[in-house]
Amino acid sequence: MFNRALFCGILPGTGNMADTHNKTTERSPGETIAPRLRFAPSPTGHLHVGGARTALYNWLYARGRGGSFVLRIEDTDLARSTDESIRQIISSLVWLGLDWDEGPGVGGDHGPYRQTERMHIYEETVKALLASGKAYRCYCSPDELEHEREKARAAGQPLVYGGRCRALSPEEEQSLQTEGRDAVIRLRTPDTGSTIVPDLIKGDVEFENVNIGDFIIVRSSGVPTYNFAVAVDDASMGITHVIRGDDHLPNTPRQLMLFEAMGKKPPAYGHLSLILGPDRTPLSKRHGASSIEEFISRGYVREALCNYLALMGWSLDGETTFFSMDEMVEKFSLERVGSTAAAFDNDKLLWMNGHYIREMEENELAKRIELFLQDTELAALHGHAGTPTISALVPLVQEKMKTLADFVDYTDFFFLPLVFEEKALVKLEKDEKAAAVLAAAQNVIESVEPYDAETLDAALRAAAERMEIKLGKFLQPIRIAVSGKTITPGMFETLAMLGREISAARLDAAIKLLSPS
RNA sequence: GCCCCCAUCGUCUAGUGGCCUAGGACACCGCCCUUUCAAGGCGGCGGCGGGGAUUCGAAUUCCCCUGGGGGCACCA
Repeated sequence: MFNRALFCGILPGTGNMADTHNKTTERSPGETIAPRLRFAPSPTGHLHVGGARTALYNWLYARGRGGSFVLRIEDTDLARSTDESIRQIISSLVWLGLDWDEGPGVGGDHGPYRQTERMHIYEETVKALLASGKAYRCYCSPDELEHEREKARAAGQPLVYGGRCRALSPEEEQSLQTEGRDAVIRLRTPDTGSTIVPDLIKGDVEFENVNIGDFIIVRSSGVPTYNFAVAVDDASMGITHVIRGDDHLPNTPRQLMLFEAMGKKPPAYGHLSLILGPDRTPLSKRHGASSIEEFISRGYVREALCNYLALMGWSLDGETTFFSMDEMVEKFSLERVGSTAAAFDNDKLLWMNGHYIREMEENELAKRIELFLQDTELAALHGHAGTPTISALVPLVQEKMKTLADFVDYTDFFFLPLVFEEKALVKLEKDEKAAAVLAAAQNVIESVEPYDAETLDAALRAAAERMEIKLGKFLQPIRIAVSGKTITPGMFETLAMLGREISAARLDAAIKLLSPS
């Protein structure tokens, strides 16, 4: 596990690194403790691929080492957080198969798991920090702060708080208060030296303390800021490993300072490089699907998404491509996580999705399709009024499908009125032999006995041979006539599934369509 | 402006000083198979950002540059 020595002496001379009071992190020499990981999304939108990958890595690490996976909702941004987001994030996590041991819906010993419900814990910590002088009230207005930043920018200085309110006398505080000024609470941080973040993925990263400054831990509204809430929660929840996005790396020294001030041992950190769009610019809406919900609605399966996401930054050996969830759990390690930002490649995901669909048990695939079609108009049509069921159709299209949505494109003509695709119609009309082929096919279909794929196969092949037309060319007009498309499942299976009556009727309609009248 | 991270085929990556004339996968291009489309098989195209330094030897170590990304909020 992680090296305790790494965490000592981060802020020389600013107090002891006291042991945490949490039982789960106490251990005797040589004994390893069960890791506690967490995923802590802020509910300000959907779960995106980046967040999903972060959640996955935390989950894999916890599951692979007999640890716990905690879900915590970071909703201290009151203006942007919504319950709807929480609902969506949770449903995406459930869909991905990333279950949590503690958190919303399941409870746990370290709750509550929503930061807005943990205010009393933050208040208590602030009180202690204030009492010990490790934190202080600051009365500077946002305007004053902004001017300060502008000046610093002009002077080429780091944009940090100058410390005006750092050493206010009780009288000065009193007078600022009577002036009606609001106060925020800042952490007193070292002016000199540096803070080293021992990162499991990037190695030691050093930050000069002068570039950090006394940062705000409690807003004038009394709501704690992100950095503060995170540190308090990670400490009180006994989190041992924090795996999160690269964007948090500059926050980490601040959180380390907070742990120091609280006298708690910080977790080990691992920062993942961000996922970029296909053009290597930051992933955004204009890149198409980026939320898990979108991938679900486009017919992706969880196995493919998890597998693909796992490989966005992690590899076992550079050769192995497919991993079941169990294999990922078994093989995943932070040592094998790379530090280069990965660009999202839709083609590869699509290919992988097709792979998992092909590998799936027919019954399972049928279930997935059913679920996917839920609440669509098509759902009601399957298996009714003589139309084939999803399970009956699966064997015909499984090999071709790349997404669950493809099922619809390949099979809708089985239960919807025939509609010709423009391209197909043109092709049919341009084929001089189409009329003759259709007539021959009509003959076969009406007479063949029994009416099944195998018999149709033999009979149609024979007909093609008689007419001296290559099978592929012979079948194409028939394909278009019965499906309206140029691409369908195997022709014999399709005709069999469609039934003699409908096949004959559609052939008939096509023949009439072609005959000059 | 200041701070930090990153840098191997178009993309995801393997590679931790000689096993590298740099390996695999997606995509792309051929060919094969074939009932259309897929799938599958075989083959091909294609890369260590640039410059120094260390070394007998560098994709691998160090420095500089360049490029990309992140952060510097009473956002998370």
